[in-house]
Amino acid sequence: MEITVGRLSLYRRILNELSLRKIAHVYSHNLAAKAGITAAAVRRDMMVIGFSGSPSKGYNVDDLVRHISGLIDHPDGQKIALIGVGNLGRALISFFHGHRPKLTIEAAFDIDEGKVNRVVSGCRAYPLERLEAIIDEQGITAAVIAVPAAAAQDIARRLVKAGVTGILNFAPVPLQVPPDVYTEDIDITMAMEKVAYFTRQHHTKRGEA
Amino acid sequence: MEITVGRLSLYRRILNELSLRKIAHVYSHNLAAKAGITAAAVRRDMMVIGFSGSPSKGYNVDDLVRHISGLIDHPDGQKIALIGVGNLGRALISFFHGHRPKLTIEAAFDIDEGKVNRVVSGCRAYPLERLEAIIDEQGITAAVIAVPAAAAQDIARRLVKAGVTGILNFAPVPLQVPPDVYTEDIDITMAMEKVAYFTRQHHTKRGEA
DNA sequence: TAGATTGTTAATCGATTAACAATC
DNA sequence: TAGATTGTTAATCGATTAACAATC
Repeated sequence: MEITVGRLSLYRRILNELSLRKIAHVYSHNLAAKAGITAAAVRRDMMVIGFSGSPSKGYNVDDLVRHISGLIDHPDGQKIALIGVGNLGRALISFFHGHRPKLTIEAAFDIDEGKVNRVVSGCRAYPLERLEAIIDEQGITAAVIAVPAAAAQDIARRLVKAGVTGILNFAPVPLQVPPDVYTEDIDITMAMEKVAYFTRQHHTKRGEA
Repeated sequence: MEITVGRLSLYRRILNELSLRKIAHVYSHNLAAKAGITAAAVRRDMMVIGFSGSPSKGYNVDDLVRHISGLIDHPDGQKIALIGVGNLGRALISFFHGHRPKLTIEAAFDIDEGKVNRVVSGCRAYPLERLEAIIDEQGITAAVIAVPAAAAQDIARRLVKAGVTGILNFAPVPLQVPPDVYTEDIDITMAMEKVAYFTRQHHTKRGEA
């Protein structure tokens, strides 16, 4: 199940798009082509999540969306804190605003006085001192780190201490966190350097998220 | 070699940090701990790239930085175009500005008149119509897509037609490109949904870039 | 020398793919 | 029915890890 979660998120997005276009059913090879993987992998994922299709019609789009949502969305929704209200932080806030109802950036934090105590795309920005208090008050369990590299590790430490158990890290440093805290690193420099390298090789391999 | 490129980029960043701290040598297990992998994997990577250490001192930090740079940097530098000068685009421009001398965002493009014909963190922003002309003039080979999902596929098509062979895609849609074009997707929604999911499981697995 | 680390092969692990009987 | 697709097992593939002789 672990490895599948990322793909489920991708499937759901593709399926939502199909649903909007009033497409009721999809075959494994259709979904595979759109997701950039093989039909066998799609069928295996369906098996893993216990979802069945029909050999004549394929998979029901809306049912599958609901099935995936039941697995990956928290029924009551989850609140996220964002640390660092720079360009990247603001991009993330506006990107998530109204995007995934079950997953909301509930509070943003910054060390810069000029960026706080106001509302950015529907999200309240607070001074960094209030991090622990607001995480606790609001019952926030996950956080996004969008601060400079030098500040990231200390923010991570504070987040973990305040009870956060999942971190999405955009700072270009691998975070040191206890083993029970899940971290996902989005390393933009690495991604860019990979692209630069493979641009020079005429390579065929497609990247993944 | 393919899989290693991402890790080489990470190693180099860690090594640069060590170099600044005047640390001349590093053992595989030191580097492994900082990179979040095993010592065996580090030694294997060193073998793959043909770099030797000494059993008494470990690997020479500065030599290794140079060795990695020789492999992954283009000797003459590479120019990158960025499409979409929103919050995310601006974050990327300022992040890369002066960051990697061999890898520069040379030109930015946007459809919005208000965002173009000016300089953002040292990068000139042009109207989208001039995309093909400037890619050609400047000899740009790679591009970053930071536009809304709906516009991404058409931008990708134009980039490929203009001769770009590597794309870093931040739009939440898998791009359809010819097999000789390398694409790397950074899927923020997927990453966030993974974090949200694994935050609920008390899972130990650490994510990767 | 004794002790630790490197370099490298072999074993392990896990994910992806191929194949095909069951199904519509 | 004939034809295509699903569901699932077995085979393949590739990357990671363990192990250990060679080395400093």
